[in-house]
Amino acid sequence: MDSYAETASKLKLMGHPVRLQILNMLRQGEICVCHIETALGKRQAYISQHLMTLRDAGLVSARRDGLQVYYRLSDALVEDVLNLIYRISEPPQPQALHGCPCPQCAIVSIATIR
Amino acid sequence: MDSYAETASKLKLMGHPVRLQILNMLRQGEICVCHIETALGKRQAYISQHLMTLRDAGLVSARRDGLQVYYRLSDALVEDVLNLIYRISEPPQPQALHGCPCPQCAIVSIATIR
DNA sequence: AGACTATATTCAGGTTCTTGAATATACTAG
DNA sequence: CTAGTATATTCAAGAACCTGAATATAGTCT
Repeated sequence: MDSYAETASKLKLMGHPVRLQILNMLRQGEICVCHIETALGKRQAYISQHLMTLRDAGLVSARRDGLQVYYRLSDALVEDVLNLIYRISEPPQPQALHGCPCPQCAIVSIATIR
Repeated sequence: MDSYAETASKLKLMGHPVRLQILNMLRQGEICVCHIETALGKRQAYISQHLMTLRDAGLVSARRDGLQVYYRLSDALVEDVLNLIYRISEPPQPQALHGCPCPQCAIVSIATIR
């Protein structure tokens, strides 16, 4: 009903440093939890809590593949705002991370240490 | 320092229905407090509290002219996000309000009742 | 100065947010 | 079925937010 309330609640959810960074990462496409965890250097449970919040609000959605759960953006407004704020300044290509055990990062993980 | 924290705090402030509506009104230019008060139908003190919050965060700034205080947007990011969300759907022309005592509305105020 | 109008500030309570700790669940491999 | 890995959920205490009530300030007019 109240469009302002609805939009405001989305912006409010975006208005948290960790959630904002997670959402910004998701601009590059599907990412698994361990990847986010590694990139942000926060505890798994903490990341998962924020993902739950975002999921409950419909801002992201999840897909399970074996052990991994992959998250992606699922709200057009949020995606538009992110694209505006981070004008494709960050590379939209998925980035492999050292020490991240997910399939995407497996190779790099061995190549370098820290 | 932390850019995510800074951006997040702006989004968080935008993430309140009353503040979002105030900010959206300010897209049309300078507006006095009584105008906002009339448009939103909220108590003056309540509006003023939110304006104070926005002012403290530097998202709006104020100019005094006699009894009236006029507010305007003063943050580019906020303005950009608002323009994105409300794609010039609302008329950017200042709108006169019935029952609003400010100079801009004086004429209409007499012309129509409700 | 006194009355009036427009706006700002302070205070306080209740509610929601934040985040660490502990624990639970889902899946895979053997 | 057992062990191990990846992710999710529950709980709780402190911090921050929300908002109504009361009061203060700034400016105008006479």
